[in-house]
Amino acid sequence: MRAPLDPDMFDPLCPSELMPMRIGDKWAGMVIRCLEHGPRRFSELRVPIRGVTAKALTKSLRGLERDGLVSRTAHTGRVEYDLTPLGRSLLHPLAVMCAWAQDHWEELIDAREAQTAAATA
Amino acid sequence: MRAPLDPDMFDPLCPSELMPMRIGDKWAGMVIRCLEHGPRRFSELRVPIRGVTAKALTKSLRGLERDGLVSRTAHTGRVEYDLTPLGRSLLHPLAVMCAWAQDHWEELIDAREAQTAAATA
DNA sequence: CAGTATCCAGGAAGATACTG
DNA sequence: CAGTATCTTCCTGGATACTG
Repeated sequence: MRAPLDPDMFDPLCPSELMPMRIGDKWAGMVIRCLEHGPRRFSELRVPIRGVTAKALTKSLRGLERDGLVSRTAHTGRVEYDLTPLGRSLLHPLAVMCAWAQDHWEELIDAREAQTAAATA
Repeated sequence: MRAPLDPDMFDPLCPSELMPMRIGDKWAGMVIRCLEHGPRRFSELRVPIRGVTAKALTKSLRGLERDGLVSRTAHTGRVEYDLTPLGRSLLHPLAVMCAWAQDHWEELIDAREAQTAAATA
């Protein structure tokens, strides 16, 4: 819960850009994973979700709020984001997606390379 | 296999626009479902996938091809698209996503309405 | 039939600067 | 700290017309 988020939890070595499945917008899946073990503050989220601007993260969070997946609570002097029960119910589909990615990542990469090779030839 | 695709299989009553999960781009999930029971031709796909322009469908198909999820075969005088084994392996995650949507659709709609009401007030 | 070509409008997202 | 405001660029995607 209170452990800080690992700055490398979305290391570029796991290039989610290539993922053919997605939850919400570009950042929403990462936000959900960050909230998996308890509430987090805005600037906490910015650490592992590298390269996200305040604007983009705000928009993603607003979208998740609008869909009832994430709650925003303003305490005195700080703001916390947390998963709602509905958001938490997404963890299972998300896990299935991640499992698929692990199982088929090689094939995915190979297919892309074959395609690139064919295009170059 | 040979049965024509139901033109209403993606009826607006199932507004996939609201779906917070997605496979590939805007149309890819629908393409995959269309190919579930066997190969289809370009213009067959355009029937249930309403409102897709040739350009958008082409782009979606090219993306799926590039990722090795769909194969394109030019027979004499016709072109057929089919799922590859890799593409077929996506059917399970896709089913999980659809099951989630069925289970939580009400909550999702309610959350949106509550949000809209709050914004209006 | 199965696309390609061209034009255009709207949204996504980065950079940067600023605020209660 | 938790954003908002502005500007700009990129990209998506729709409309339309055309082609082998």
